[in-house]
Amino acid sequence: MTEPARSTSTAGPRPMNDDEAAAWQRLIAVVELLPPVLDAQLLRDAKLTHFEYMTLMALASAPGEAMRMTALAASTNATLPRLSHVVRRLEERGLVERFPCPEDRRATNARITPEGLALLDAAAPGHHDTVRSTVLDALSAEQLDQLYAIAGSLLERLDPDGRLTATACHPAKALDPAP
Amino acid sequence: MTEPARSTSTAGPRPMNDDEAAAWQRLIAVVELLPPVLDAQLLRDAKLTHFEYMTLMALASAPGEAMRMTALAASTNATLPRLSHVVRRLEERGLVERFPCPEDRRATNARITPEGLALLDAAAPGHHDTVRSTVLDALSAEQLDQLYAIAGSLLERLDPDGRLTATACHPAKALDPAP
DNA sequence: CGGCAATAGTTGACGCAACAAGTAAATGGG
DNA sequence: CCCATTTACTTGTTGCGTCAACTATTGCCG
Repeated sequence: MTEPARSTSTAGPRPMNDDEAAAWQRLIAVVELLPPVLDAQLLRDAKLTHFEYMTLMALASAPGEAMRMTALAASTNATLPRLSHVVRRLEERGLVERFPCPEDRRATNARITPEGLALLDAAAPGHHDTVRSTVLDALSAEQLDQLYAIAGSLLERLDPDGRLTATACHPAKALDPAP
Repeated sequence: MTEPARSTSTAGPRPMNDDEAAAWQRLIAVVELLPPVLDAQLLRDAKLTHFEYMTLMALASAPGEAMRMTALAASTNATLPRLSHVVRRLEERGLVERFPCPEDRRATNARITPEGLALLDAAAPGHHDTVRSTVLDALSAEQLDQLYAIAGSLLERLDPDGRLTATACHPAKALDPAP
């Protein structure tokens, strides 16, 4: 019996039991392995990283197909410097364009171009195929619901403001089934 | 094109229904948000990335507290060049040491030093605390089981050889099913 | 036993993300 | 109305991971 030193100092709770350690280990493995799979397919087929794909998707689904840099950064979980570099590279490829925000001259708007939309259309089927074959097809309908709930619980802590989950679908309503 | 055309892979199986899209979106959010949280805590408290932490943990739990580079790379999901760089940096900090493998003079063994073990001991409580507060405490016992099963299903596709999940727990049983 | 392919690992160059500092415009207080 | 502060974004530097190339050793096959 390892006596958990739940003394006064760091309040360190026991070093995980077997169930917890096993689930944690698997979660870490998924978190390490999934992004490279997504990047590899998108880079191969559309010369886009998954982050660039998400950025273009966010723009494509925005009203006017344009967003302010800060809003785009929030919805893609990027720092502003990171987004600035990414958008510059996308602009150099003609996939987005930047123009000053008329209402606030400090701000910059990014808009997806027809070429960007075309690339997105071309990339979407292959990406969906990858998502299906690596994730969705591996889960039962029940597990899909469970995953939704589990990830929701985790995001309450990882993303309390719901920046990542809210904007991409509906601007206003988030999670509450409130009337 | 490289896809074995067992189904109409280019014909794009429907673009995900709402349930699938919602679960996928949340999974992506977790996958994006979790690693930075782990890295931030470990970098702050032990000047270690989460990958370096896993590397040291793998060594600490290996017989003789040493492993060959290739085996270590497999169990941490690293390419050999990446691991080589990481181990060099850890060696410069005195946390591991490298020595030639006596049996195969091409090979290099990495061993964790007492300093490395001490750092691991010092870092573990804080790390466990982070894992608890960001993940484990957010889930019910039932959800933990579900997560274990879901991640297991995904890993069958992401990691068919079980490289990431196998070694850390059971040292021996890798290739041979019982005689 | 000579030679050629395969294996194990290291090294250097390039790309991307994080951090820090800088610019420019909007706010706010005296 | 002016100057300080905050906000919005860009730019340069550093560090890490990947890719490609290289060295060294082993194993194989005639």
